[in-house]
Amino acid sequence: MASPPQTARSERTREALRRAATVRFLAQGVEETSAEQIAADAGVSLRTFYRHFGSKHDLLFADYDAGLQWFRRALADRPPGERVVESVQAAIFAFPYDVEAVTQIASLRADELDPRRIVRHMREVQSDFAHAVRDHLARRSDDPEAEALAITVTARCVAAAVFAGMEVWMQREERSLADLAELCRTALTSIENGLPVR
Amino acid sequence: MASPPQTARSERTREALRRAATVRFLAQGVEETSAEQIAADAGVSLRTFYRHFGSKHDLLFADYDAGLQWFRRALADRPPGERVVESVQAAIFAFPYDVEAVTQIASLRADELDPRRIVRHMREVQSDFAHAVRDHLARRSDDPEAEALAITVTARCVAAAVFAGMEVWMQREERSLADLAELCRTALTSIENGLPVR
DNA sequence: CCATGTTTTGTCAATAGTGACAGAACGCAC
DNA sequence: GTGCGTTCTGTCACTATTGACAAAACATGG
Repeated sequence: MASPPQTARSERTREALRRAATVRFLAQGVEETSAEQIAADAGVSLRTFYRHFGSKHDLLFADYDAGLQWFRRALADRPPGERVVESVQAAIFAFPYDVEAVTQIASLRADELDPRRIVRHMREVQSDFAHAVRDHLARRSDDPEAEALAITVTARCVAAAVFAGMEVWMQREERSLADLAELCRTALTSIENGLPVR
Repeated sequence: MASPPQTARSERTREALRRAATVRFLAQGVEETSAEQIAADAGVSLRTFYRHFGSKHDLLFADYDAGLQWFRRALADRPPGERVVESVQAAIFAFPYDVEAVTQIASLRADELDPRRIVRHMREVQSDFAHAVRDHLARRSDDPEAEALAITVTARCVAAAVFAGMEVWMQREERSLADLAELCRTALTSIENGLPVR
């Protein structure tokens, strides 16, 4: 239901909602902000809010979604013969991280965010990520139909590896971006030639 | 919030809810049945309904959850030295499928179930599945702490492979249980020694 | 400017899902 | 059986989400 921007008008509405949400989230916390407040601040009806963002949390993670698009393009731009693992790694690490935003989100998460919702959203992100990789592989395959299983398996495993890295990172006491990168890199390369644990 | 059965009393309530839900789902369809109706039929309040089943759809997939417990036990019972892929495969295929129930669900799904909710639930199931495998691997590891990444990566990839098999199966015209088994088996063995697509 | 088809919003009315708090039911020691 | 701590339920109130339908805002050819 979270439709992509169609007209300039709707893009203005989305922007207004994003702004309003950011202000509220930072000022009073995510769970303490109601969708209704955001809609009111943005000067639109609650229903319109939900037309643009499937849920309150979609809005919180709006950047992730934008990032996904970026990721898809980055993947498409990788050289033809390159190994998937390489391509994915390159695409991830070339991402123009807004360190400040990441930090902000990380700190929010610790305190006031319902863990269940985060977990649910991370699963969704992983799923989208896997789809992106799958499409990338399919685009390069001579016969995507015939290779459907191999492609799907590979895509999902690549995504699984990256998010496994994240999971391990999240459970650590100290969490530096460098560590996260290292974990994801290790996870990815470790599956290319077989499962790390047999 | 979907707490496990604690007392005989609560188990009776759960059972009543399950029965009521099954009747309604079959009679008038899933999306056309409200949580309130189910609660009323079972003679409990709506709130109690949500205490036992996190959502209306958890109830629909209650069997899957029971299956997960079964799966965990089956994994634990596998011989110590066995390769993960073997153990998981054995555990999956030893499962006492209620073919009739599976068929019933499959037919429901096709028609009256909101695809988004199914997808969301499948993601959750995959996540639980991965956790089960992770715990299994951790139990067998000499030093789970040190191997955290390898274990997490492996567990998630194993789950990814199985569900990749399901995904491909779902997209087929003809869907036989034998095909599903074959796809999952192929998917699993294909990742043990490296990604099927590099 | 006007008529008309499309896109975006708003309104209305339900259902879904949760937190907080109080009462009821249960299990157990005495 | 009584007292008491634990578990399960009901009630209340509120936020989250969505479907259906109508009004408003836009874009466009004439």
